[in-house]
Amino acid sequence: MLDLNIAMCETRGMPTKKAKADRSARKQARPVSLKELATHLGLSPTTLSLVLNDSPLAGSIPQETKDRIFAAAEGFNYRPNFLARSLRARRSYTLGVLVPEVSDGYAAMVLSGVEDHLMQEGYFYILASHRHKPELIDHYPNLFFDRRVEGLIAVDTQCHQRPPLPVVSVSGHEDVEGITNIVLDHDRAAHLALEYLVHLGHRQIAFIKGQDFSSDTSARWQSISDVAARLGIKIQPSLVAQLEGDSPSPEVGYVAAKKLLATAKPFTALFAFNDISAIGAIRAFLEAGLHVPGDVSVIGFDDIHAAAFHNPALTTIRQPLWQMGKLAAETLLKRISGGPEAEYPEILTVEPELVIRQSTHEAPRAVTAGRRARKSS
Amino acid sequence: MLDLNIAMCETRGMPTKKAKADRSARKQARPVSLKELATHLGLSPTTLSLVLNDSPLAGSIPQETKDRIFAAAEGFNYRPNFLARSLRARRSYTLGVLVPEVSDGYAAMVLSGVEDHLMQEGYFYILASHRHKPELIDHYPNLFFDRRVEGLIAVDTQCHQRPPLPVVSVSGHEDVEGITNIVLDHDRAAHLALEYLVHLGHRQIAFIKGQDFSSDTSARWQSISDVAARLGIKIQPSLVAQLEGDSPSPEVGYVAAKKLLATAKPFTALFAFNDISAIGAIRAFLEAGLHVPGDVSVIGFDDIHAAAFHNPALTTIRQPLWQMGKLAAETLLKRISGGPEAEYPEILTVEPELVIRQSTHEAPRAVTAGRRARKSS
DNA sequence: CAGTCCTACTAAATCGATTTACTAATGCAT
DNA sequence: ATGCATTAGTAAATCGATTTAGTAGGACTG
Repeated sequence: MLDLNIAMCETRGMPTKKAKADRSARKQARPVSLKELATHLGLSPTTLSLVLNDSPLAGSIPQETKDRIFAAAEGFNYRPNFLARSLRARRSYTLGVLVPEVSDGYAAMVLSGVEDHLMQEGYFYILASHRHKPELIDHYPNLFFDRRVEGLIAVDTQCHQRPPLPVVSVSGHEDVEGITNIVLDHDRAAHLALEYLVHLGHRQIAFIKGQDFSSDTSARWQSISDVAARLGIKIQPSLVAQLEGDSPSPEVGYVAAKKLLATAKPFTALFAFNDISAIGAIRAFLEAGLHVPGDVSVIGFDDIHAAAFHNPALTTIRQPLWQMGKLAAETLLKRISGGPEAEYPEILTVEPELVIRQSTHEAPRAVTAGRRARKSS
Repeated sequence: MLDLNIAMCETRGMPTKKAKADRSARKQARPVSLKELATHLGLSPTTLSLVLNDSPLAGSIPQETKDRIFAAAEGFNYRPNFLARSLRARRSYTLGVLVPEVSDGYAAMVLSGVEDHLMQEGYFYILASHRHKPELIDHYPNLFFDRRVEGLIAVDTQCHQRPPLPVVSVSGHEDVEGITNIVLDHDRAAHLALEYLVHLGHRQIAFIKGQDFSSDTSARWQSISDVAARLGIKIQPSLVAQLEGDSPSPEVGYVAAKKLLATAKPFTALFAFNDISAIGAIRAFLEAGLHVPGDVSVIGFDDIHAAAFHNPALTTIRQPLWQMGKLAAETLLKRISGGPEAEYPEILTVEPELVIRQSTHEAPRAVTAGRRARKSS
């Protein structure tokens, strides 16, 4: 056990004071409708709509009337009902976003990029986390469709069926018609990491693969295998561990690293599936009496906020997550405005970057992780 | 500079292949309406609506007709248009959630709790991050209202005006009519942390306050001051630093800790505003040649995922963030279903918990942070 | 055999805005 | 005095579902 202080947090909901809602202040709760405003002005809703939307058909309306309308709209704080508008225009200006989990750092970064772009364009999104449950992965898109989203962004989530709407998938990897995939250049990522490790003198390299449900897992592993072969590195099957379980905490990496240590095969470096698992692995190494990077070098993946400030600061392959989110939003809006017949890109590739910090070092001469681990256990 | 590898990530959007949308497959894009279904069955939309919604008024409809309707709905994959329904029923089953920033770990945890409860109840939410910009804090709620959200959850965000809708604020602290505040018991939190430090023998305790925009800052500081007085601890003004800037990274804590070290006042412990800043502070201490917890003990706040896996593992005051999110959602839905006249709690308090890990230790006898820092600088 | 009840439905209004297709009144030219 | 254009608007349909207030026709009752 890593943390013995796991206890239930007592959530005591004790209403300290009660407040009686004030009827008169509440009265104005319901906003005015166009019709009400029109009646008040002695005009028809049509006229108001034309003027307020600055339609070319309002050309014949004299400025004086327009001013009256604007003044009244202002005065009554008129705000058009978005639902009514959406229904009529068949445009919801809303997207659905499906993520495995909000609180894991990865999805949040992507979301941040998505949001920044959508806000600019007057779009909102509704968000759902499926937590890797297949029934939710199937169910949520339907709920999104019911709410008339105009498109879907799927983050690290596999969609199998051809969707009835434009879909952009971030790290999706499945070749489904109608879906644009935004993916990292995994070959380049593997190359950056492995070449750097080799350059530091590492030959016995251990790996932590992602969970099977993570859509990056197989593509990234394929790239690693290819690049390793090209660089003349042998991947020892016993030095490959896999993340298990869907916790978004470093614990899964800790467990995987323990397994690697247990095989007693020596290694001088670890390439982890992501920063979170790298952090867990470092914990496992420290507990085994191994120094990072003195005895084992560790490279993470993603470059989440925590990576730079971990101790030791994590060397990692940065994914431009924010940009991937933004690109996803841009691409999806472009597809939406293009209409269903429009052409769309099937794959958009973004480039990784090697960020060298303190968790990697030249390979030690003699002492390797496996041997030390055996000694200390 | 902490991390020299800050470089722009090149986002190369290169469409590798283009796909021509398939017209025939797209045809069925628009879903059937109730009216179309009714025409197809030779019945009126009314009848279908009654039957499909299992209205008591459908009592007189023979089972055979009902079955025909159900079969057709199934066959044509009929799904009622949520917008139309919302417009008519004046219910959107949607909330607005306003957070400072999705990607900081704190908001994401709260969101996770919010979402878990909302999904159960058939609600969705739209999300906006204001990034502490006052104009956005004022603007986004209006956009939410336009979209007819039924209520608002504000996370770590001050609302000043009386809202026209039920609002639940997580760590809001402002006493505004119409808003339910969900707050941590900060007195208890301060007590847990300070008593523990005193128990370990610490007397010279440094503090990092939160940014002024963070709504927890003043309440928490007030509690710390009160509890310190009660415990007979003198808070040295020169041992109080404040976070500055709105970056969600540990950097702000690093800067604050540097300032503390620069004052050359000795201290043996630090109580940081949150885990993120504690992690930054630890980095500053390490760089100054101070050992954590040997020379300085550090207590964080929140217990984000990263806390347990930092090196050293962070002792912290856990906020039940997930529960706070869930409680916010529960409370808001309760208020919504109660109607505008209903009573509602003004404050709900949740309890913190001290999580002891490796970043705290008994106070050193002679060497204190300030002195060592002076020496090493 | 008129009145009432029941069955199996339906017409029309509604939610709130947009949009198409008008109209009534005036001015101007012929 | 008639025709035509322009001005200043409005009525009604529409988006898609829900809901209120019916109705047509048959069975049953007194």
